[in-house]
Amino acid sequence: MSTNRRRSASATRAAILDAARVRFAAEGLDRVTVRDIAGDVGVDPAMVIRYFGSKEGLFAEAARFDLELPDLGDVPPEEFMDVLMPHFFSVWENNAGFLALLRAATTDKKSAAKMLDLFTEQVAPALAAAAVDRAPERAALLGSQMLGLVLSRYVLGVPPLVEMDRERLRDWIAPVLRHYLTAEPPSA
Amino acid sequence: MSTNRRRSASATRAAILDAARVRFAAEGLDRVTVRDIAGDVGVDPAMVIRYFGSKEGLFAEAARFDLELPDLGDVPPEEFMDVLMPHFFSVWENNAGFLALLRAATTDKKSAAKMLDLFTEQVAPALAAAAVDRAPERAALLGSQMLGLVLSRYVLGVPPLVEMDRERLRDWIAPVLRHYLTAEPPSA
DNA sequence: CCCATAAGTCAACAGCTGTTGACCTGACTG
DNA sequence: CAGTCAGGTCAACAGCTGTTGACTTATGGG
Repeated sequence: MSTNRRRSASATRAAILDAARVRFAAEGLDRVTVRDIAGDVGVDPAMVIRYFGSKEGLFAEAARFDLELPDLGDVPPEEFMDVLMPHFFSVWENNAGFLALLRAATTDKKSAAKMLDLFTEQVAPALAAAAVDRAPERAALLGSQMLGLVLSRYVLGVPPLVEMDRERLRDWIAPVLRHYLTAEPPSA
Repeated sequence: MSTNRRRSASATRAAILDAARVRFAAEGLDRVTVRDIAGDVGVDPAMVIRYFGSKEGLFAEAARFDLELPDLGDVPPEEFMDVLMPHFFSVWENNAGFLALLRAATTDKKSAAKMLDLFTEQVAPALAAAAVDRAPERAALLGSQMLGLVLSRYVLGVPPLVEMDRERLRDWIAPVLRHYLTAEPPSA
């Protein structure tokens, strides 16, 4: 029964950040209060401000993450999807920050801008090696399908998509991604 | 210069509803206040509550709409996309209610449920005539691409998608929709 | 053992929110 | 022309929000 009420500053900071990610991912930026997060950690709301400056600062940190997309330059084209799809699933299902950002991006301009950065600074370059030409256009189209899938499966919970297992989903989606990546673009 | 400050109740109600649709579509459910909407119409916030009961009631009405999807039973399969795509564009670009609902659906559970209803009660049945089998699964996949496109183009504003004209977008997307609608499903 | 200090609490603030009920007012009707 | 009543205003409420500064307490190093 040793009274372990005190912890190190960095541990508390990390606990707040974790709780924030979970909350923001599940309920969205506007519907989560500083008091909610502090409550989850068992700490006074003032600590949140102390460690992160503001709610906005906390969110910015909670929604920051790296897609760590593999370099497709080393991968033979016919294996692109075997590399890409598992990676996407892993990001969506293990990274609360991504869902948090997606939820916020529909109403918060800064989050929307951050989402765009993700595209132009991480997705587009990674796909540039795979796309035959017009990389930004192809990346945007591919991204739209990916975002729509995340939205439908993890945010809205569209039943057929929730029930479908990863393999079947991959088999449905992969030809589409291939299409966006390698198909001849529409005439002129 | 006759003082037309008074209008009919129904005219005021309609004006509030219009302003609400625009605001909700542009800023989302949580970031729009009753005072904002009332201000747009030039009316006291109390009127909003008088005519719609609550903010929630107003939103429910503002986000209610009909997709009016055509019956694909009469259309030969090779013309599906010629019928579907213009219809989708028309809904997205002339119907603020749809954007309002999409923005809200990422955080508001009732809105998410309403979005699901839209799928199961309007999209899936309309596509049932076009899909060879497994209509709900195919409709969900098709819907995910459509939602992703709306999100990317009209909400996030992904540059390549914003700049692309409707025809080119149709040419990119149509094969994908066809794939979801008619392709052999993944093995078992 | 003591005390400086890191870690945390507490109460309060100012602002905004949806919502309410009492009140006002202009126009039509008898 | 008086009075009714639909259409609209007004002030205020209670609750919640992010944020602040002053206070408290445990703990580890001298």
